[in-house]
Amino acid sequence: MAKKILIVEDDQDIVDLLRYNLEKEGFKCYSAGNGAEAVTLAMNKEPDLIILDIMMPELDGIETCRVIKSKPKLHDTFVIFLTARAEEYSEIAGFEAGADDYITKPVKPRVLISRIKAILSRKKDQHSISKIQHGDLVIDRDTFKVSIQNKHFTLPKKEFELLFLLASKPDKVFRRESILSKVWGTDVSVVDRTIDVHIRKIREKVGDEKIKTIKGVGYKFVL
Amino acid sequence: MAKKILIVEDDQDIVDLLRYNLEKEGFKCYSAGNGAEAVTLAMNKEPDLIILDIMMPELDGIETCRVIKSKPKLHDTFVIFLTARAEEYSEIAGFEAGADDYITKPVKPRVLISRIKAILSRKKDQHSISKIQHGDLVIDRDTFKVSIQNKHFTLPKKEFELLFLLASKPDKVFRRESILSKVWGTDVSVVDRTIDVHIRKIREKVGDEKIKTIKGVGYKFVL
DNA sequence: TATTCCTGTTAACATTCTGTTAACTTTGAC
DNA sequence: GTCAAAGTTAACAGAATGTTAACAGGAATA
Repeated sequence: MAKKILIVEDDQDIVDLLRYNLEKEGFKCYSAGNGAEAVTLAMNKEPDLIILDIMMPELDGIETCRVIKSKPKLHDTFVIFLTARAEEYSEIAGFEAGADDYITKPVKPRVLISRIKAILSRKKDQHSISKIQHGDLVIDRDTFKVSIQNKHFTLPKKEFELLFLLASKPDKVFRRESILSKVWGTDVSVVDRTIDVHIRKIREKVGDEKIKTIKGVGYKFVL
Repeated sequence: MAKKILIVEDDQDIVDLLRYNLEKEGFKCYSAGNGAEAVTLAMNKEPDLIILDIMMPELDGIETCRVIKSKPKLHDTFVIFLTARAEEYSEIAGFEAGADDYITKPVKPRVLISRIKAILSRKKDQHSISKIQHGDLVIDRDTFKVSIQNKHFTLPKKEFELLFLLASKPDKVFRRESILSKVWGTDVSVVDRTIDVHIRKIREKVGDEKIKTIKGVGYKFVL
C-alpha cells in the first residue's frame, strides 16, 4: 500500500513542488497550511511521515511536532523538518521535539526522497506489529503488558521497547549499537552501559534464561 | 570493534574538529589531506566510512569518490560528502559518484554523528551475508550459532569470525596474513601465533578434520 | 503546593570470560 | 636429522557484562 505523507507548509509553491515529486514516486500526499490543520489532518489520516516546515504563523513547526508526538496514535509517525538555512538553532530544538531528520531549504527533491525512503525503511523493522506471541509469551504493544509462564506485568516504556525488539525476532542477536539506535533513537546520547541495566531489570521479571548474552556482540531472546 | 572512519579534508581545523568529536564517540579515525592520499589510506585501512570534502586541490572529492568506488575492496564503503552551502550542484553529482549522504558546512558534530550512526547501522543489514550453509554445516551470523553434525554451539566472537571466514569459501586456502587482516583488522598488532590458538579452540569444537593446515601458507576449511 | 512514587540514567564495584602471550612440544619439508 | 612452522597448554590482563545503589526529573497523589 502506498505510504502516506503529510506536507505541512504555508508556502503553496513548495507544497506543489513536493507533492508533484512525491506523487511521482508513488506516495500518497496530504497537505496542511498551518499547525492546527496539520494536527487534525494527521489524526485523521494517520500518515506514515510528516514533512513539517519550521517557520509557520501561529503554531510553529516545533510546537506542532510536540503536539503530534504527544498523541499516542501518532507517536511513531516520522517527522522531517524543513528549515531555512539561517535558523541553525532549530536543528537541536527540532530533534528535541522528536524530529527524525531535517532538510534545509531550498529543498532538492532528489535529496528529500532519498531521505524519506531511508526513514520509512527504518520504520518497517520497528513498529508495524503490535502484538507478539510465541508459546507462553505474549507481548502486547497496545496495553504494554507482558505475560510469560502465568506471570503478568506491565513494563516501563524503555524496558518494554527493549524486550519487544528482542522478542520480535527470537534467537536473532541484536548488536548493542543496533539496540541503541532502535530503542533510544539515533540522536540521543546515552551511555552504552544503560542497555545492561535495562537488560538486568527485564531479566528480573521475565527470568534470566530468556535473554542470553552474546559477549562482544549483544543480546538475544530465546524461547 | 571500533568502526574506522577516514576523514578527507584539506582544512586541518576541520579535521581536528571532526577527529575530536568522532573519537569521543569511540570511532577510530584516519585523515588524509588530498584525494590521492585518501585512496591509498583507504586501501590500506579499509575504513567503514569515508567523510570526503568536495572542494580539494587536485583530485577533487567527486573524482576521489569515483576512484574509491571503483575498487572492489572498497565498493561497499560508505561515503559522506562534505559540501559548502553554495555549491549545490555537487549534491547531484555526488550521489551519482556513489555517495550515501552529504552534509553541508559548517559541520555540526551532533548532526554528523547522528547521520554516521544511521548510515553505519544500515550497512550491517544490507551488505553482509548472514548465513553459510554447506552440507551439515550451518553458520548463522544472525543468531551467532554454529551447527555441525547435530552439534550446536555459540562461539566467542573472534572464533566465530575466523570460522565464518574460512567456511565462507570451503577448500580455499587463506594465508595467515589474509586471516589477520580480515579477522583482526590491519591496524592491530597481534602475534601471529594467536591464530593457531584460535584454530585450536575451533577445532576442539567442530572437530579436527574440518580445518586443515597447509604448512607454510595457512588454513582451509573442508567439508 | 508539597510529597511520594516511578522511570531512566549514570557511577562504582564485582564478576566472568575472551583474547593474547609465552613457553614448550610436535610435525613435516628439505 | 635439522629447522622452521604449527600444535598445545596454561596463565594472565583487560575487556565486557553483571549488579547494586544513588540521583534527577516527571507524573501521580495527597
